Amino acid sequence: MSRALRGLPNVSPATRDLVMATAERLGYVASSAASGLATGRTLAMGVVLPNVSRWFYTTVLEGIDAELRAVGYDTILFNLGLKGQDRDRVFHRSILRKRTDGVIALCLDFTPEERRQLASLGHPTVVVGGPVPGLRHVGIDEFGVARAATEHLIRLGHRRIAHLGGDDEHGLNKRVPASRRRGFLRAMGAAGLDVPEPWLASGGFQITRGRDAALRLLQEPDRPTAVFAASDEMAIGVILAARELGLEVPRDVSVIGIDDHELAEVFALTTMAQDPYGQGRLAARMTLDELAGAGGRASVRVPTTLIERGSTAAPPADAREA
Amino acid sequence: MSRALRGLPNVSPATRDLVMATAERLGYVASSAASGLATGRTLAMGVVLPNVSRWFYTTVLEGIDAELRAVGYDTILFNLGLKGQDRDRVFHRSILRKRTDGVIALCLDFTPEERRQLASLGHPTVVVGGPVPGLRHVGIDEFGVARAATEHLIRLGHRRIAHLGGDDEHGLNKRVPASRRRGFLRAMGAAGLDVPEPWLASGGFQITRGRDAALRLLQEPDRPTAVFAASDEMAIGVILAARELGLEVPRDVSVIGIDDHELAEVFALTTMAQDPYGQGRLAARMTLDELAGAGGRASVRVPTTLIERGSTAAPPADAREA
DNA sequence: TTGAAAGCGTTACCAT
DNA sequence: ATGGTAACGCTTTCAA
Repeated sequence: MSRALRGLPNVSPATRDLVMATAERLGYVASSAASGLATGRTLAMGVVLPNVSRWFYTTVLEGIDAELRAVGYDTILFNLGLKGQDRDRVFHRSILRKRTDGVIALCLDFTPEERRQLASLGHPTVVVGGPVPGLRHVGIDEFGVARAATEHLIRLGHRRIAHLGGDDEHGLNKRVPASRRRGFLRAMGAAGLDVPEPWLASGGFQITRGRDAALRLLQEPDRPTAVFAASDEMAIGVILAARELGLEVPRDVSVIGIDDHELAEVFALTTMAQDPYGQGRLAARMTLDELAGAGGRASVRVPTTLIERGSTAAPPADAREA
Repeated sequence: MSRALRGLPNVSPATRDLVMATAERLGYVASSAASGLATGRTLAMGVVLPNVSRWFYTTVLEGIDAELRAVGYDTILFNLGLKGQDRDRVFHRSILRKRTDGVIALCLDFTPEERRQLASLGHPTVVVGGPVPGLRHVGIDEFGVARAATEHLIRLGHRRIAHLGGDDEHGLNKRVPASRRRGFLRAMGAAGLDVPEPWLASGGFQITRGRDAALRLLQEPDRPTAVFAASDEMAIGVILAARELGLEVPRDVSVIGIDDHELAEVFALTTMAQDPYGQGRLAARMTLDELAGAGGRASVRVPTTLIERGSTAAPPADAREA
């Protein structure tokens, strides 16, 4: 009997024990489809993301899943795929099929149509890492974190600073790379520093592409003395490129990133730490709370901290005159 | 009407169009719980894995999901969690709840009890990356790939070779690191080469831990001239450690790994390539095929290839005499 | 405290 | 080609 298994009241201890024991012996476990139909609760949450290959997404995912798992919720992956070809089909066939009680979306940009569809589902939706109009959101101050990183370099005495940013990838939230670039430019502008056009490079948030871009940047005769990369992965790419060119970090070039990636310590990378795992947990908690009727908490902006390791220092004396 | 929406025969074109149009206008999408109840098909597959943080798992997952997505299947994450505390609960509450039509398990070791439970579910189960008795399996020849990697080093003239392997992590498939170690030892033995005890180090399949272990290994006065790491991540850790110690790869020390990790190229890492993405796709396909009644195909052993990049070379002349 | 019955939203089968 | 209806396996409500 259902009441006994689920620990509801009004069941005698004897009956409960009997039922439990029998269920155990038979290996009985309630079917989720049937109970979902009856209760309207699936005990599953959907996570919409562009891929499970990049550190940020998997780390957030790990946080979401940990929080959900702890309360008996399952995580369903709505991977839109890198090329985004299946995007429509994923939306219709999966997300809208009421397979989940709520949705957490990572760094995505939704079309008005998609937003309408999500809303029509009428279940809690939270966005992580890049605000979407009309949806609750947990993330960092993208503009501020970039400005702070840049100011750190300026404070050290750098004047020739390049920025390695992300691309506008189709379907991904364009606000993130854009806000970081604006934060960088604002800090530079406030310090009266110029940024030559080629010093606004882009590295797609990846180590390899960051390295490629840095290889170009650091081979110029008048190379920058510091690089602000919009993610640690790209910053690591810069460090790798510098080494390949025989440059020493931070003696010849300073590098700062954003994230506090798991490899940041190995590379002694100075970075603006954010906490994607925690953001994932928080987003899951917000979704669960809203589901429990706790009236949607507002969006949350989580803090970032400067972690100084060994990749930033004052520029070489000769560069300081320049 | 259900028939029209699903494109079944015996529906007039006119009726179909009408139904489709109306559904579209109302934003109607069939509920998965109800249709799952009625058909016994959930159109979802479960993926059991230890975490979504390591490259191998996420790459396999990406492959699985791509294949499933293409046929309208959803992927449900059964993340056992690094510490494995929720393992039992995940098993009971999620996997056994008949939320999926099949299960794909990654690199896990199952207790006899867990295997019994999986079997009792009576739905297709495929294992990737480490055989489990009684379950169909896709993976590489773990023993052979390690032997081949080691033989490559021996062929180059190395005689002092260390092995950086994985740990026995609780709940993870112990056969993988064990087979690779045996493959290494077999190759060494066949060449009449000795392996001092401390040269069988362990780096937990991670860059950082691989680096730590290599730091110890390469600081010995009589250090090895080559290291065979059981994964590219650890091999990259070795390269990083070597650089920190002022050693040049491959001049001072050769390094070979297993995987063909996305960073292998950046580090010019010679490696035994496997294809986790392809393995994921294949595992998904096998599960789908079995579901379609195609009578479980047998286990599949996928090939590996030696990719020579720049991290292996003949040992220095003075070492060759030793 | 327990048993019985209705209903959840589909699909599949059987009439029509 | 179409409409009606039982059945899927659970939860919930109501009666006993």
